[in-house]
Amino acid sequence: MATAASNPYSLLGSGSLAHADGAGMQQGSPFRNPQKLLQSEYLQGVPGNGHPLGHHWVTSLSDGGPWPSALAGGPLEQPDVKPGREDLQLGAIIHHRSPHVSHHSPHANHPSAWGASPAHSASLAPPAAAAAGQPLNVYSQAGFAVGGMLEHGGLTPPPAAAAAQGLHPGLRGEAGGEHGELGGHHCQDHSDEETPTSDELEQFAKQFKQRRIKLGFTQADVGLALGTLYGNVFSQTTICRFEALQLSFKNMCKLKPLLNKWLEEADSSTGSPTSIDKIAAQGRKRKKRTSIEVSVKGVLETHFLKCPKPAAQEISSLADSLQLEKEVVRVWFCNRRQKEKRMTPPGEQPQHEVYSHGVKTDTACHDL
DNA sequence: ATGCATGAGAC
DNA sequence: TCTCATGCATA
Repeated sequence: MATAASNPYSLLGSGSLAHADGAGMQQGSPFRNPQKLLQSEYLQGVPGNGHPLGHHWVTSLSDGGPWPSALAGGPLEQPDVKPGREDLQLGAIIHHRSPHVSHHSPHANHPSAWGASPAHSASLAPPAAAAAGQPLNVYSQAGFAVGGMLEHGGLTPPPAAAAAQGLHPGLRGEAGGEHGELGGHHCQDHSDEETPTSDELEQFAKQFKQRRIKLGFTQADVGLALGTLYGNVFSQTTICRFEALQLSFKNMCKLKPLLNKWLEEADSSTGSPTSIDKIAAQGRKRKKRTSIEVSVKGVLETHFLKCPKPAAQEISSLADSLQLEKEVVRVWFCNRRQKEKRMTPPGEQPQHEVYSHGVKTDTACHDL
């Protein structure tokens, strides 16, 4: 939904991804890790509500887009501490890829189908971007408007290139989210038409990252390349989250075919030069990111555990006591909830022992 | 790599 | 007003 639509400034009108050739990679993840509870954030408590399942994303099964099952763990996530980076989006620069890229992965990705097509895709705004030269005053982020689609050969190899922007006629929309295969999860492995399993996605993400690195591309490069290839540009953030399995199951399913395609292109054209150009995004004035103090976050987290969905009034008083804007608090809760639903993060943090509070899911929670 | 933010669409 | 997909800005 908000997908492409969000940036009216650019893109073509494709909002949907349709493509069907996906790959069925080998899958079968052997692992399944115990669990390492480590809630990196503040406390970890349980999802609190009444989800018997306990896992974050599992929760969504009932209502959103849940991951079928297991994942393995890897690195965990440390809250904020991490080393800095270098590349990233700054690069309106050129990306150079190593000429010698050798792809030695025995396993290639085969085309596969993906299963879930997002029912929503976005409709997009007309290519108004053209003039986007000067942001007026308000939020105008004309950004890469045209850029995304220009002709720059970028990393994206010639063949195939852009073009796929048709809608997928038969999108089925959910990736299992509503099929209710809860807890038990079901089988179905045909990576051809059905929704990939979480194992498959996990495998793919891993493989993807590995190859991407070998080929010498940054996450940002990939995001841009997707724009060239399909008209849907993605940010470094999204690619990063995909690799880290931090997107919702449904979202992962949606992106997988695109990334898979990119992978094929990328390694088939190893060595192609590529020029490039990225258009620097123009600033779209956003609200300055508010930095919430750790202590305050702790309070919010505490409240979240008690009540993930506070009522407006509660948000108000909370905001008031914390001296934050109500909107900030509201958004914080939204993001926090969303975070719960993501796919298992590398570290797999779900398992909190479910010590239920008494709080029921979303029914209003009172008491502060 | 992740926190806070935006916006479309679903309730 | 929430959810969801997504991304700018930042640590």
